[in-house]
Amino acid sequence: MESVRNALPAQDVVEDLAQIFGLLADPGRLRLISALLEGGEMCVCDLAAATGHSMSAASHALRLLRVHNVVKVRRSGRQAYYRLADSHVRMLFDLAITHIGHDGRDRGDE
Amino acid sequence: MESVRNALPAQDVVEDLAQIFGLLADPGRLRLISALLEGGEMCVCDLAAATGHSMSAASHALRLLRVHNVVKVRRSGRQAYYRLADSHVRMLFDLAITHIGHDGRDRGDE
DNA sequence: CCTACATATGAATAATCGTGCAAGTATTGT
DNA sequence: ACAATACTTGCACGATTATTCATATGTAGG
Repeated sequence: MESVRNALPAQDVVEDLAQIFGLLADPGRLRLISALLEGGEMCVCDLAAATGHSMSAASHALRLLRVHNVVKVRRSGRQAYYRLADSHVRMLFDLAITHIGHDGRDRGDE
Repeated sequence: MESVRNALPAQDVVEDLAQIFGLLADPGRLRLISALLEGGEMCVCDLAAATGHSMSAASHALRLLRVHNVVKVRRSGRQAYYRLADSHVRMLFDLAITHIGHDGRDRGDE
């Protein structure tokens, strides 16, 4: 199984991957993201209202997403308008929903 | 933004999604998964060796993946052979790598 | 039956993560 | 200049999570 070990992605690639998935591993951020998938571009207070976050929580969450290039901001006056940065997230999102849909009742163990 | 709120996925869908992404949000489990993507079917001790886990850590991790239908086991004698349960994971994996590849150095904020 | 081996599991500890609160910055309106 | 609005940020705290150690289960061989 030497060969397999050598074929593994580099340490830092794996860590980046984990980080991306980690960003999507929270229901709150996921609601934020799906609101943006729906709404296109929204300001923080509307996002907070739509997703049930406090402003603070929404801002914290958006910052994380922003730092990791999942969303982008456009600032205008005193509001900040957020949008998704690219389409990968939508694909990940949809793919994961498909996985759930599978409802893989597969019995067998545990 | 009423309309957006109503278009959000149901609470439990979002939670399931978060859980799936959560499973992929750990470098250790990701190494396990990519070893399986490479190796096809492997026993726990080879997986542990290939990914740098202790046997115990590998077993814990595999159990998580197993419970959530990401991997399946086949037991033969005293070993347990694990394989990926379906192809969604591979797609999520590849899609996320594409996202990284983007290397979206996009400056702007933070 | 007894020992060795492969894996699984539980409990405990340590690290990480999300949220609220309070204070800070920037922008608009009076 | 002052107050109000929209958002951001640091900190502290509770909750979740990963890892290790010790023990358990199950199988194979002597």
